[in-house]
Amino acid sequence: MPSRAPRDTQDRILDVAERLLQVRGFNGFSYADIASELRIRNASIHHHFPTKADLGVRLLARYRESFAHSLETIERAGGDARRKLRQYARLYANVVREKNRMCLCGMLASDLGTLPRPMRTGVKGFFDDNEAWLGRVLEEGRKSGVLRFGGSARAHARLVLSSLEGAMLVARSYEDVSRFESVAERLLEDLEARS
Amino acid sequence: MPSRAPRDTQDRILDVAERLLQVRGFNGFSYADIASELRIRNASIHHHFPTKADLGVRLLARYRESFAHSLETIERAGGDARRKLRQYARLYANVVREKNRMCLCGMLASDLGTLPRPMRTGVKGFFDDNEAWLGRVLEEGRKSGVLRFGGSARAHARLVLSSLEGAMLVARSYEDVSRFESVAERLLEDLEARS
DNA sequence: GTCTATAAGATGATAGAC
DNA sequence: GTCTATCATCTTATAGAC
Repeated sequence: MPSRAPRDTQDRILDVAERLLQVRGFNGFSYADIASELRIRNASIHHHFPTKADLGVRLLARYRESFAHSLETIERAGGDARRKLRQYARLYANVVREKNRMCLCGMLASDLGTLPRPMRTGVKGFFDDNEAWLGRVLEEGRKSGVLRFGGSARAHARLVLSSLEGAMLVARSYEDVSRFESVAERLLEDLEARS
Repeated sequence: MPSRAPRDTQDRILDVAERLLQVRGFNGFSYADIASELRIRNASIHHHFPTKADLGVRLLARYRESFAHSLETIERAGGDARRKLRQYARLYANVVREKNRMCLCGMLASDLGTLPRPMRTGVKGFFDDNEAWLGRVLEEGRKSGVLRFGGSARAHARLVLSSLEGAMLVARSYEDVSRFESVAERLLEDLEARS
Protein backbone atom coordinates (compact mmCIF):
# COMPACT_ATOMS: atom_id res chain seq x y z
CA MET A 1 0.00 0.00 0.00
CA PRO A 2 1.38 3.41 -0.92
CA SER A 3 1.77 5.70 2.05
CA ARG A 4 0.14 9.11 2.35
CA ALA A 5 3.51 10.68 3.16
CA PRO A 6 5.31 12.50 0.34
CA ARG A 7 7.73 10.28 -1.55
CA ASP A 8 10.61 11.54 -3.59
CA THR A 9 10.61 14.89 -5.33
CA GLN A 10 9.87 13.45 -8.72
CA ASP A 11 6.61 11.93 -7.56
CA ARG A 12 5.60 15.05 -5.70
CA ILE A 13 6.18 17.09 -8.84
CA LEU A 14 4.05 14.68 -10.82
CA ASP A 15 1.24 14.80 -8.26
CA VAL A 16 1.08 18.58 -8.23
CA ALA A 17 1.49 18.89 -11.99
CA GLU A 18 -1.25 16.32 -12.55
CA ARG A 19 -3.76 18.26 -10.51
CA LEU A 20 -2.80 21.56 -12.13
CA LEU A 21 -3.15 19.99 -15.57
CA GLN A 22 -6.54 18.51 -14.78
CA VAL A 23 -7.87 21.79 -13.37
CA ARG A 24 -6.17 24.40 -15.55
CA GLY A 25 -5.13 22.63 -18.75
CA PHE A 26 -1.64 22.10 -20.17
CA ASN A 27 -1.22 25.79 -21.07
CA GLY A 28 -2.77 26.94 -17.81
CA PHE A 29 0.07 26.11 -15.44
CA SER A 30 3.82 26.72 -15.36
CA TYR A 31 6.92 25.35 -13.70
CA ALA A 32 6.67 28.33 -11.35
CA ASP A 33 3.24 27.15 -10.16
CA ILE A 34 4.59 23.72 -9.28
CA ALA A 35 7.74 25.15 -7.69
CA SER A 36 5.91 27.57 -5.41
CA GLU A 37 3.51 24.89 -4.25
CA LEU A 38 6.31 22.47 -3.40
CA ARG A 39 8.54 25.24 -2.07
CA ILE A 40 11.39 24.31 -4.33
CA ARG A 41 13.00 26.20 -7.18
CA ASN A 42 12.09 26.27 -10.81
CA ALA A 43 15.44 24.78 -11.81
CA SER A 44 14.88 21.73 -9.61
CA ILE A 45 11.90 20.76 -11.70
CA HIS A 46 13.94 21.11 -14.88
CA HIS A 47 16.45 18.70 -13.33
CA HIS A 48 13.79 15.99 -13.12
CA PHE A 49 11.85 16.98 -16.25
CA PRO A 50 14.10 18.92 -18.64
CA THR A 51 11.24 20.20 -20.79
CA LYS A 52 7.53 20.64 -20.23
CA ALA A 53 6.97 18.10 -22.99
CA ASP A 54 8.92 15.55 -20.92
CA LEU A 55 6.71 16.31 -17.95
CA GLY A 56 3.59 15.99 -20.07
CA VAL A 57 4.62 12.66 -21.54
CA ARG A 58 5.30 11.25 -18.10
CA LEU A 59 1.98 12.52 -16.72
CA LEU A 60 0.14 10.98 -19.63
CA ALA A 61 1.84 7.60 -19.29
CA ARG A 62 1.28 7.53 -15.54
CA TYR A 63 -2.40 8.41 -15.84
CA ARG A 64 -2.96 5.84 -18.53
CA GLU A 65 -1.28 3.10 -16.47
CA SER A 66 -3.19 4.09 -13.38
CA PHE A 67 -6.48 3.96 -15.26
CA ALA A 68 -5.61 0.59 -16.79
CA HIS A 69 -4.93 -0.65 -13.29
CA SER A 70 -8.36 0.55 -12.15
CA LEU A 71 -9.99 -1.32 -15.01
CA GLU A 72 -8.20 -4.52 -14.01
CA THR A 73 -9.40 -4.03 -10.45
CA ILE A 74 -12.98 -3.75 -11.66
CA GLU A 75 -12.53 -6.93 -13.70
CA ARG A 76 -11.10 -8.85 -10.76
CA ALA A 77 -13.90 -7.73 -8.45
CA GLY A 78 -16.26 -9.73 -10.67
CA GLY A 79 -19.98 -9.22 -10.97
CA ASP A 80 -22.08 -8.70 -14.06
CA ALA A 81 -21.61 -6.11 -16.80
CA ARG A 82 -24.05 -3.71 -15.17
CA ARG A 83 -21.97 -3.66 -12.03
CA LYS A 84 -18.76 -3.15 -13.98
CA LEU A 85 -20.22 -0.20 -15.86
CA ARG A 86 -21.40 1.40 -12.65
CA GLN A 87 -17.97 1.06 -11.13
CA TYR A 88 -16.49 2.48 -14.30
CA ALA A 89 -18.76 5.52 -14.06
CA ARG A 90 -17.78 5.92 -10.42
CA LEU A 91 -14.13 6.19 -11.52
CA TYR A 92 -15.10 9.28 -13.48
CA ALA A 93 -17.31 10.68 -10.74
CA ASN A 94 -14.41 10.48 -8.31
CA VAL A 95 -12.24 12.57 -10.61
CA VAL A 96 -14.83 15.36 -10.77
CA ARG A 97 -15.46 15.15 -7.05
CA GLU A 98 -11.76 15.60 -6.34
CA LYS A 99 -11.30 19.36 -6.60
CA ASN A 100 -13.42 19.67 -9.70
CA ARG A 101 -10.85 17.95 -11.91
CA MET A 102 -11.42 17.01 -15.54
CA CYS A 103 -10.26 13.66 -16.90
CA LEU A 104 -6.58 14.23 -17.71
CA CYS A 105 -7.00 12.96 -21.24
CA GLY A 106 -10.23 14.82 -21.78
CA MET A 107 -8.37 17.97 -20.79
CA LEU A 108 -5.48 17.14 -23.11
CA ALA A 109 -7.96 16.45 -25.89
CA SER A 110 -9.12 20.05 -25.63
CA ASP A 111 -5.50 21.23 -25.60
CA LEU A 112 -4.56 18.99 -28.50
CA GLY A 113 -3.92 21.78 -30.99
CA THR A 114 -1.11 23.20 -28.85
CA LEU A 115 0.32 19.96 -27.48
CA PRO A 116 3.95 18.89 -28.08
CA ARG A 117 4.00 16.19 -30.75
CA PRO A 118 5.06 13.30 -28.47
CA MET A 119 1.98 13.82 -26.29
CA ARG A 120 -0.65 13.57 -28.98
CA THR A 121 -0.54 9.83 -29.59
CA GLY A 122 -0.86 9.18 -25.86
CA VAL A 123 -4.26 10.84 -25.72
CA LYS A 124 -5.64 8.63 -28.46
CA GLY A 125 -4.08 5.60 -26.77
CA PHE A 126 -6.02 6.34 -23.61
CA PHE A 127 -9.29 6.59 -25.49
CA ASP A 128 -8.48 3.40 -27.40
CA ASP A 129 -7.86 1.54 -24.13
CA ASN A 130 -11.16 2.69 -22.72
CA GLU A 131 -13.14 1.93 -25.85
CA ALA A 132 -11.72 -1.56 -26.03
CA TRP A 133 -12.51 -2.30 -22.39
CA LEU A 134 -16.01 -0.85 -22.62
CA GLY A 135 -16.61 -2.78 -25.81
CA ARG A 136 -15.79 -6.07 -24.09
CA VAL A 137 -17.99 -5.30 -21.09
CA LEU A 138 -20.90 -4.23 -23.28
CA GLU A 139 -20.65 -7.37 -25.40
CA GLU A 140 -20.52 -9.51 -22.29
CA GLY A 141 -23.58 -7.72 -20.90
CA ARG A 142 -25.57 -8.17 -24.05
CA LYS A 143 -24.74 -11.84 -24.33
CA SER A 144 -25.74 -12.49 -20.73
CA GLY A 145 -28.90 -10.46 -21.20
CA VAL A 146 -28.33 -7.77 -18.58
CA LEU A 147 -27.67 -5.03 -21.14
CA ARG A 148 -29.58 -3.98 -24.21
CA PHE A 149 -28.42 -1.68 -26.99
CA GLY A 150 -28.51 -1.35 -30.76
CA GLY A 151 -25.54 -1.48 -33.11
CA SER A 152 -22.11 -2.92 -32.40
CA ALA A 153 -20.61 -3.08 -28.92
CA ARG A 154 -17.66 -1.04 -30.12
CA ALA A 155 -19.90 1.70 -31.49
CA HIS A 156 -21.81 1.81 -28.23
CA ALA A 157 -18.55 1.92 -26.31
CA ARG A 158 -17.73 5.13 -28.15
CA LEU A 159 -21.06 6.59 -27.14
CA VAL A 160 -20.53 5.69 -23.49
CA LEU A 161 -16.99 7.10 -23.45
CA SER A 162 -18.03 10.32 -25.21
CA SER A 163 -21.02 10.81 -22.94
CA LEU A 164 -19.01 10.42 -19.76
CA GLU A 165 -16.22 12.72 -20.95
CA GLY A 166 -18.80 15.30 -22.00
CA ALA A 167 -20.68 14.95 -18.74
CA MET A 168 -17.48 15.73 -16.84
CA LEU A 169 -16.79 18.73 -19.04
CA VAL A 170 -20.25 20.23 -18.56
CA ALA A 171 -20.60 19.34 -14.86
CA ARG A 172 -17.30 21.08 -14.12
CA SER A 173 -18.70 24.34 -15.50
CA TYR A 174 -21.34 24.26 -12.80
CA GLU A 175 -18.93 22.92 -10.18
CA ASP A 176 -21.58 20.35 -9.48
CA VAL A 177 -20.75 16.64 -9.29
CA SER A 178 -24.38 15.70 -9.03
CA ARG A 179 -24.80 16.98 -12.57
CA PHE A 180 -22.29 14.40 -13.73
CA GLU A 181 -23.94 11.70 -11.70
CA SER A 182 -27.43 12.31 -13.05
CA VAL A 183 -26.19 12.12 -16.63
CA ALA A 184 -24.24 8.92 -15.93
CA GLU A 185 -27.33 7.48 -14.27
CA ARG A 186 -29.52 8.15 -17.31
CA LEU A 187 -26.89 6.72 -19.62
CA LEU A 188 -26.63 3.48 -17.65
CA GLU A 189 -30.35 3.11 -17.08
CA ASP A 190 -30.96 3.31 -20.81
CA LEU A 191 -28.47 0.48 -21.25
CA GLU A 192 -29.87 -1.81 -18.62
CA ALA A 193 -32.38 -4.19 -20.08
CA ARG A 194 -35.90 -3.27 -19.02
CA SER A 195 -38.68 -5.81 -18.79
CA MET B 1 -27.55 38.18 -46.44
CA PRO B 2 -24.09 38.78 -45.02
CA SER B 3 -21.40 39.02 -47.69
CA ARG B 4 -18.31 36.83 -47.82
CA ALA B 5 -16.11 39.91 -48.07
CA PRO B 6 -14.33 41.04 -44.90
CA ARG B 7 -16.30 43.61 -42.96
CA ASP B 8 -14.82 46.04 -40.48
CA THR B 9 -11.72 45.27 -38.46
CA GLN B 10 -13.65 44.46 -35.33
CA ASP B 11 -15.52 41.64 -37.01
CA ARG B 12 -12.42 40.28 -38.66
CA ILE B 13 -10.67 40.21 -35.29
CA LEU B 14 -13.62 38.33 -33.82
CA ASP B 15 -13.65 35.81 -36.67
CA VAL B 16 -9.96 35.00 -36.35
CA ALA B 17 -10.04 34.96 -32.55
CA GLU B 18 -13.05 32.68 -32.57
CA ARG B 19 -11.32 30.10 -34.70
CA LEU B 20 -8.11 30.30 -32.65
CA LEU B 21 -10.10 29.90 -29.45
CA GLN B 22 -12.02 26.90 -30.77
CA VAL B 23 -8.85 25.17 -31.99
CA ARG B 24 -6.26 26.17 -29.38
CA GLY B 25 -8.20 27.17 -26.27
CA PHE B 26 -8.34 30.55 -24.52
CA ASN B 27 -4.77 30.24 -23.22
CA GLY B 28 -3.49 28.86 -26.51
CA PHE B 29 -3.56 32.01 -28.60
CA SER B 30 -2.35 35.57 -28.18
CA TYR B 31 -3.02 39.02 -29.61
CA ALA B 32 0.11 38.50 -31.68
CA ASP B 33 -1.44 35.45 -33.37
CA ILE B 34 -4.49 37.45 -34.40
CA ALA B 35 -2.40 40.43 -35.48
CA SER B 36 -0.05 38.46 -37.73
CA GLU B 37 -2.93 36.69 -39.40
CA LEU B 38 -4.76 39.95 -40.14
CA ARG B 39 -1.53 41.78 -40.95
CA ILE B 40 -2.25 44.50 -38.48
CA ARG B 41 -0.47 45.47 -35.27
CA ASN B 42 -0.96 44.20 -31.80
CA ALA B 43 -2.00 47.64 -30.56
CA SER B 44 -4.83 47.84 -33.09
CA ILE B 45 -6.49 44.89 -31.46
CA HIS B 46 -6.20 46.51 -28.06
CA HIS B 47 -7.95 49.54 -29.52
CA HIS B 48 -11.02 47.41 -30.29
CA PHE B 49 -10.73 45.04 -27.34
CA PRO B 50 -8.73 46.68 -24.52
CA THR B 51 -8.17 43.43 -22.61
CA LYS B 52 -8.28 39.78 -23.54
CA ALA B 53 -11.18 39.39 -21.12
CA ASP B 54 -13.12 41.95 -23.18
CA LEU B 55 -12.41 39.96 -26.31
CA GLY B 56 -13.47 36.75 -24.60
CA VAL B 57 -16.73 38.19 -23.35
CA ARG B 58 -17.61 39.44 -26.81
CA LEU B 59 -16.74 36.11 -28.44
CA LEU B 60 -18.87 34.29 -25.93
CA ALA B 61 -21.87 36.57 -26.39
CA ARG B 62 -21.59 36.41 -30.17
CA TYR B 63 -21.36 32.61 -30.23
CA ARG B 64 -24.29 32.26 -27.88
CA GLU B 65 -26.45 34.57 -29.97
CA SER B 66 -25.44 32.86 -33.18
CA PHE B 67 -26.32 29.47 -31.71
CA ALA B 68 -29.65 30.75 -30.43
CA HIS B 69 -30.36 31.99 -33.92
CA SER B 70 -29.59 28.53 -35.35
CA LEU B 71 -32.03 27.00 -32.89
CA GLU B 72 -34.75 29.41 -34.00
CA THR B 73 -34.05 28.51 -37.60
CA ILE B 74 -34.50 24.83 -36.81
CA GLU B 75 -37.77 25.62 -35.05
CA ARG B 76 -39.09 27.66 -37.97
CA ALA B 77 -38.18 24.95 -40.47
CA GLY B 78 -40.78 22.79 -38.76
CA GLY B 79 -40.93 19.02 -38.86
CA ASP B 80 -41.12 16.55 -36.00
CA ALA B 81 -38.82 16.28 -32.99
CA ARG B 82 -36.67 13.62 -34.67
CA ARG B 83 -35.93 15.96 -37.50
CA LYS B 84 -35.12 18.84 -35.14
CA LEU B 85 -32.70 16.70 -33.17
CA ARG B 86 -30.95 15.58 -36.33
CA GLN B 87 -30.53 19.16 -37.45
CA TYR B 88 -29.27 20.03 -33.99
CA ALA B 89 -26.64 17.29 -34.21
CA ARG B 90 -25.66 18.55 -37.64
CA LEU B 91 -24.94 21.96 -36.09
CA TYR B 92 -22.29 20.27 -33.97
CA ALA B 93 -20.95 18.14 -36.80
CA ASN B 94 -20.41 21.27 -38.89
CA VAL B 95 -18.28 22.78 -36.13
CA VAL B 96 -15.97 19.76 -36.02
CA ARG B 97 -15.84 19.54 -39.79
CA GLU B 98 -14.73 23.15 -40.01
CA LYS B 99 -10.99 22.94 -39.31
CA ASN B 100 -11.40 20.49 -36.46
CA ARG B 101 -12.92 23.06 -34.15
CA MET B 102 -14.36 22.32 -30.74
CA CYS B 103 -17.62 23.90 -29.58
CA LEU B 104 -16.54 27.32 -28.30
CA CYS B 105 -18.28 26.79 -24.98
CA GLY B 106 -17.03 23.24 -24.63
CA MET B 107 -13.54 24.61 -25.08
CA LEU B 108 -14.15 27.36 -22.55
CA ALA B 109 -15.56 24.78 -20.16
CA SER B 110 -12.19 23.03 -20.19
CA ASP B 111 -10.43 26.39 -19.67
CA LEU B 112 -12.83 27.41 -16.93
CA GLY B 113 -10.27 27.31 -14.12
CA THR B 114 -8.18 30.02 -15.78
CA LEU B 115 -10.97 32.12 -17.27
CA PRO B 116 -11.50 35.80 -16.37
CA ARG B 117 -14.46 36.05 -13.98
CA PRO B 118 -16.84 37.81 -16.38
CA MET B 119 -16.58 34.94 -18.86
CA ARG B 120 -17.57 32.12 -16.54
CA THR B 121 -21.26 32.83 -16.28
CA GLY B 122 -21.54 33.00 -20.07
CA VAL B 123 -20.43 29.39 -20.45
CA LYS B 124 -23.15 28.16 -18.13
CA GLY B 125 -25.66 30.37 -19.89
CA PHE B 126 -24.90 28.66 -23.19
CA PHE B 127 -25.40 25.23 -21.69
CA ASP B 128 -28.60 26.39 -20.02
CA ASP B 129 -29.95 27.66 -23.35
CA ASN B 130 -29.20 24.35 -25.03
CA GLU B 131 -30.63 22.24 -22.26
CA ALA B 132 -33.84 24.24 -22.25
CA TRP B 133 -34.26 23.95 -26.01
CA LEU B 134 -33.44 20.25 -26.06
CA GLY B 135 -35.81 19.68 -23.16
CA ARG B 136 -38.69 21.24 -25.09
CA VAL B 137 -37.95 19.24 -28.24
CA LEU B 138 -37.62 15.99 -26.32
CA GLU B 139 -40.89 16.58 -24.51
CA GLU B 140 -42.63 17.40 -27.78
CA GLY B 141 -41.22 14.23 -29.35
CA ARG B 142 -42.32 12.03 -26.51
CA LYS B 143 -45.83 13.47 -26.51
CA SER B 144 -46.21 12.97 -30.23
CA GLY B 145 -44.80 9.47 -29.96
CA VAL B 146 -41.76 9.83 -32.22
CA LEU B 147 -39.27 9.73 -29.33
CA ARG B 148 -38.91 7.35 -26.42
CA PHE B 149 -36.80 7.82 -23.30
CA GLY B 150 -36.95 7.29 -19.54
CA GLY B 151 -36.85 9.99 -16.89
CA SER B 152 -37.63 13.66 -17.32
CA ALA B 153 -37.13 15.50 -20.61
CA ARG B 154 -34.80 17.91 -18.87
CA ALA B 155 -32.62 15.10 -17.50
CA HIS B 156 -32.44 13.54 -20.93
CA ALA B 157 -31.59 16.90 -22.44
CA ARG B 158 -28.53 16.96 -20.20
CA LEU B 159 -27.50 13.55 -21.45
CA VAL B 160 -27.86 14.59 -25.08
CA LEU B 161 -25.90 17.82 -24.56
CA SER B 162 -23.13 16.04 -22.63
CA SER B 163 -22.86 13.27 -25.17
CA LEU B 164 -22.55 15.62 -28.12
CA GLU B 165 -19.99 17.83 -26.37
CA GLY B 166 -18.00 14.75 -25.38
CA ALA B 167 -18.25 13.29 -28.86
CA MET B 168 -16.76 16.48 -30.29
CA LEU B 169 -13.97 16.41 -27.75
CA VAL B 170 -13.00 12.82 -28.47
CA ALA B 171 -13.49 12.99 -32.25
CA ARG B 172 -11.18 15.99 -32.41
CA SER B 173 -8.36 13.91 -30.90
CA TYR B 174 -8.55 11.62 -33.89
CA GLU B 175 -9.16 14.48 -36.31
CA ASP B 176 -12.02 12.40 -37.59
CA VAL B 177 -15.50 13.89 -38.05
CA SER B 178 -16.98 10.51 -38.82
CA ARG B 179 -16.21 9.53 -35.25
CA PHE B 180 -18.47 12.33 -34.06
CA GLU B 181 -21.14 11.39 -36.54
CA SER B 182 -21.27 7.73 -35.56
CA VAL B 183 -21.68 8.61 -31.89
CA ALA B 184 -24.41 11.15 -32.67
CA GLU B 185 -26.12 8.55 -34.83
CA ARG B 186 -26.18 5.97 -32.01
CA LEU B 187 -27.44 8.58 -29.56
CA LEU B 188 -30.33 9.58 -31.80
CA GLU B 189 -31.24 6.06 -32.86
CA ASP B 190 -31.59 5.08 -29.22
CA LEU B 191 -34.00 7.95 -28.77
CA GLU B 192 -36.17 7.29 -31.76
CA ALA B 193 -39.10 5.14 -30.86
CA ARG B 194 -38.81 1.64 -32.24
CA SER B 195 -42.32 0.41 -32.78
C1' DG C 1 -8.10 53.70 -36.30
C1' DT C 2 -3.63 52.33 -36.98
C1' DC C 3 0.93 52.80 -36.15
C1' DT C 4 5.85 52.75 -33.37
C1' DA C 5 7.85 52.28 -29.16
C1' DT C 6 8.04 50.54 -24.90
C1' DA C 7 7.14 48.46 -20.44
C1' DA C 8 6.39 44.96 -16.75
C1' DG C 9 5.78 40.45 -15.95
C1' DA C 10 5.58 35.56 -17.06
C1' DT C 11 7.52 31.50 -19.24
C1' DG C 12 10.47 27.68 -20.66
C1' DA C 13 15.04 26.85 -20.30
C1' DT C 14 20.42 26.67 -19.21
C1' DA C 15 25.09 27.34 -16.74
C1' DG C 16 27.49 26.63 -13.00
C1' DA C 17 28.26 26.93 -7.68
C1' DC C 18 27.35 24.19 -3.56
C1' DG D 1 19.75 17.23 -6.28
C1' DT D 2 19.03 21.79 -5.21
C1' DC D 3 20.30 26.26 -5.45
C1' DT D 4 21.34 31.35 -7.59
C1' DA D 5 21.74 33.80 -11.58
C1' DT D 6 20.70 34.68 -16.02
C1' DC D 7 18.60 34.02 -20.78
C1' DA D 8 15.68 34.91 -24.82
C1' DT D 9 11.21 35.03 -25.84
C1' DC D 10 6.42 35.75 -25.41
C1' DT D 11 2.35 38.08 -23.52
C1' DT D 12 -0.74 41.53 -22.12
C1' DA D 13 -1.00 46.16 -22.02
C1' DT D 14 -0.19 51.49 -22.42
C1' DA D 15 1.48 56.16 -24.30
C1' DG D 16 1.59 59.00 -27.83
C1' DA D 17 2.64 60.23 -32.93
C1' DC D 18 0.32 60.19 -37.42
